[in-house]
Amino acid sequence: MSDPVRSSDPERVRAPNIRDVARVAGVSYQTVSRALNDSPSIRPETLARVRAAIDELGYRPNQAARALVTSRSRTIGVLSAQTVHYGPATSIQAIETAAREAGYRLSITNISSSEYASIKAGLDHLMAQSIEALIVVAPQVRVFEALSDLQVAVPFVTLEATGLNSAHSLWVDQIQGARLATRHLIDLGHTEIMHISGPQDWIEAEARMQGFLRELSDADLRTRAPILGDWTAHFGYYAGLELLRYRDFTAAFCGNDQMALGFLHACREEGLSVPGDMSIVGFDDIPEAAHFAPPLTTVRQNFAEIGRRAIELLLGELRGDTELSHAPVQPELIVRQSTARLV
Amino acid sequence: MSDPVRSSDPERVRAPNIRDVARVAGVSYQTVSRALNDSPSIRPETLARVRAAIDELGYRPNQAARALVTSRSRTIGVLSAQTVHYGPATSIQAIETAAREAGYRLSITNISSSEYASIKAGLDHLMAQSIEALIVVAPQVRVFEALSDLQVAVPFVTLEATGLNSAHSLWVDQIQGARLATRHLIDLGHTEIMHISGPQDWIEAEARMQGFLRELSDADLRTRAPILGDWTAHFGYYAGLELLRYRDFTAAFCGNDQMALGFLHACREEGLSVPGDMSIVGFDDIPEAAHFAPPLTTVRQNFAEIGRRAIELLLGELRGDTELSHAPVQPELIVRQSTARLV
DNA sequence: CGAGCGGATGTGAACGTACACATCCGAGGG
DNA sequence: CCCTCGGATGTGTACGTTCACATCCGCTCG
Repeated sequence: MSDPVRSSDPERVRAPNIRDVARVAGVSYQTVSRALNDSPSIRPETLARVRAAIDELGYRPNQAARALVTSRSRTIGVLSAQTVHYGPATSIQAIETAAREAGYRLSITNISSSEYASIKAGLDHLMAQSIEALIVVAPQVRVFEALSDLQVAVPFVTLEATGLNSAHSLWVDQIQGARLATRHLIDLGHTEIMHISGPQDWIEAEARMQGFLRELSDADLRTRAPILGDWTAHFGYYAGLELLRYRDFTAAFCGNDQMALGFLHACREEGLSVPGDMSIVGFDDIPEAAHFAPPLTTVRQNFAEIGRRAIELLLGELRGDTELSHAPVQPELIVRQSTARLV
Repeated sequence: MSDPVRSSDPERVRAPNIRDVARVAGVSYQTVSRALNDSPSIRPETLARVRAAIDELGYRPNQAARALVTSRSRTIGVLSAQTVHYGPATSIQAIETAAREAGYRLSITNISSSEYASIKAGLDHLMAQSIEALIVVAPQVRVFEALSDLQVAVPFVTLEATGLNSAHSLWVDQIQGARLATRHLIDLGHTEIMHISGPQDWIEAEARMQGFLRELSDADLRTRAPILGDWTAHFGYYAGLELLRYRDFTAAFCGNDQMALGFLHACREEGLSVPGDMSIVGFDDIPEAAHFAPPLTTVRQNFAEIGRRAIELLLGELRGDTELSHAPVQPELIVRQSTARLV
């Protein structure tokens, strides 16, 4: 009955506005506005009166009105795929925290598939909210087409690099990470190394594969066609069962930790000892990786760091700052017990 | 130079508004408004002209102006913890999709700790955006205090039940799930069963523990004090190492799959065979659980279903529908290879 | 002692839309 | 043949805020 929101009688209780506050504080509405935007030219005494009135009424500034008059939505859009995965989820969490601290809202949109239509729909939904900036998490190749087709006119950053778009990218150096992983296996004496990759329309998958291939070719080792997976443990498992029918390799570099987990499972079922008979390296260092059987050697990415820096970069750009660092974040090889010297 | 957003000259290119569209279409702005809100009383021919003008100008309705005049933000708030985890992340993804399809935006806020201040800050941030409804994902006990303290005056749903708030809850029956898991172990002949629980200020952890204790007491088995963990694989591992110093139990029910993974790791290190020497049950059925060593027996929850239903429920409430189902979603026991009959 | 100045505060307008109401027009009925 | 009616369209206004400018006051300086 005293519910101010759901009551529907004509005498509906209106939320207090700036003029109500002004009346209570005995000042003009403009003074209240100044108090809200901490203008320098307001007497401390007046400020205190306004603050008291705000508390008394439980006043909250109306963000829609603000956005309308300033034409600034204070919203940052996030276009993401696979938010369920550890990496994107961690980055998004860091993005959210950083954005909130800076007084920005976040609007997150998931794309269900990597098809152009799906990407475009997601982007449309975000643009309709007049976002001030855009972050693309875990981008697919086609995202870039959509970005230029739709003439996205706001500053944006993708959390992966294509090389083509380095001015808009911020990334963990995936190629370097893949090289670290591959070199680790080579250093252990492995020469026949398999790569189970992520889907090829994912930029990260592509980069990891490239790093893998380059390192092999630098070491003059035979390269074999990578298997194209879908990031899931299930895929790693079934691919492993299939691959292990021909035991013509002694090490595998998996595109992420989940696929490595599945592959580990396949090895176990086929009676292969890891790392005795087979060395395995993953990618991401999800928190669970340290507890796999055996604990997984993998490449750690600092997802949170990337998220924070994305916001930093965009806010800088909105402020007009220039020359902010796009330097890639370096990944780190974490050696555990799933890799061993080839005997 | 032709960038309509970042240009800062006085002749700044303004985004087209409803009046611009009206002028091009040769109608009044109100007619454009009608076209946008598909009013019945507009001639098809006129509608077509307006549509053409909209396309020509690349017009997009200004949501801030709409929100201001209708005093409807079309935003649903999500308060969440642990968005990085599979369960909450899956629910949120489903929520986002359902909300978008219904024309709503989502505003997600993470709380970093379960302290009251943190919860209140998150809730404040959401309320400041004049959200129309609220979903609390993975709620802590203190959320309810905050909800009533802040007099949250919008429809809300928590994705877990306390029993106290069933009118605002939508949940997987955690107690039932925990009973299923515990009964499974009892049926296998185990009588000394350990429980590694989640943090006690989490409603889900509390519910799972209750289910565990009730099932034990129904079977007239000795209950032992559960270990209070933090959901992580690390905790499961270290707790396992500690607990296994006294091998006075033959089965463990872990509060989630991650802790089960860590416990599995500890068993392996202590030379215990699972399920030979120790049976283990997890909770959640994360996609990786099927590939643990051994594949984990666990309780599956339909996180996506819960997310979808949350939106359905709230939109119904906003529409004024009544009597929508709050019936709990039933969890399902998935028996894999981490449990066996006690010999 | 008055002009000028600057800090504090007030007034008018604008942002882009939807709602309430007014107007217009042609068709149909008395 | 005029009146009425209803569908289609137009006009005024309000939503809550900020920006640009106006005003007021007391003080300093020449």
